[in-house]
Amino acid sequence: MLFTHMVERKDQTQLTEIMKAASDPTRRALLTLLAQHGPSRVTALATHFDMSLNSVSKHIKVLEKAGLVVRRTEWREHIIEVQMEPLRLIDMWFDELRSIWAMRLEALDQILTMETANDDD
Amino acid sequence: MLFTHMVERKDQTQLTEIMKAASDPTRRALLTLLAQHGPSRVTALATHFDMSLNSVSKHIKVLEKAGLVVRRTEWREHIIEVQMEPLRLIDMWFDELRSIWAMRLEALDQILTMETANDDD
DNA sequence: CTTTCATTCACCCTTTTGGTTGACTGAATG
DNA sequence: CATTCAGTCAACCAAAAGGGTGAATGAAAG
Repeated sequence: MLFTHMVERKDQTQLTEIMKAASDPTRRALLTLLAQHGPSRVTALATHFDMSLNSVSKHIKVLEKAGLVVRRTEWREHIIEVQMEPLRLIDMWFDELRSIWAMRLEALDQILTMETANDDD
Repeated sequence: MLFTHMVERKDQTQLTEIMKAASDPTRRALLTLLAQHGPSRVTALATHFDMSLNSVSKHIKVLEKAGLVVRRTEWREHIIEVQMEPLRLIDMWFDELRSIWAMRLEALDQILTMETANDDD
């Protein structure tokens, strides 16, 4: 809690990759589908979208590189499974931002209180 | 908790905008600066980056459109202030995803238990 | 009244992104 | 052995993103 850099500089690249991956609506829909239906084949996922299998395949690769899904290749079939862990990194970044913000407000409050005390002299 | 669509379809566009805005490292750095130092002028923010004032200005506009900062224009000076609320929408989406995922696992568990019961017959 | 200052606006350029189509692979099936 | 099927790879394209520069604006200060 006291560290101002809980989310390390080296994590920033990864964080960017995860957030970029999750910021696309199609990819978020993919994650939702996977959460709902469990591990699924690429083709099965693709049926839900009004776009070519190829495009869906590319979206999956983006999610995979970000660690948001893993792939288990069972011969010609590729089984895709959602991974929740990477989202923690985003959560952590938010928490850090909010805590920095809260700390500043507390410090500000402290100063104001001191000034008020001064006024009493 | 029971609604499968706590984050409404109409929110998806907004969610995308917020996540896209927050997925850029420069913009995240801006948010951190604002959380640390409080409301700041555009020029003051720009000094922290190795890029033109114009580019920083553009990044700020992206954050502003996403609602992650607000601008108070005091004549030639524009005071930028961070807004934490929009992050809640991302939190909510994550929560929803995780709950969908958990629900599927629970249901799966239920089925497995029933099958085990069947085996006992 | 010219200069300065803080910032945006309007273009321009390059890279990335999201999508397409067409060919390739390699097991399984007729 | 030809075909189908699941999926990727490669090339291509349009649009968006991220960066830069050079005006323009408009109050304040000399």
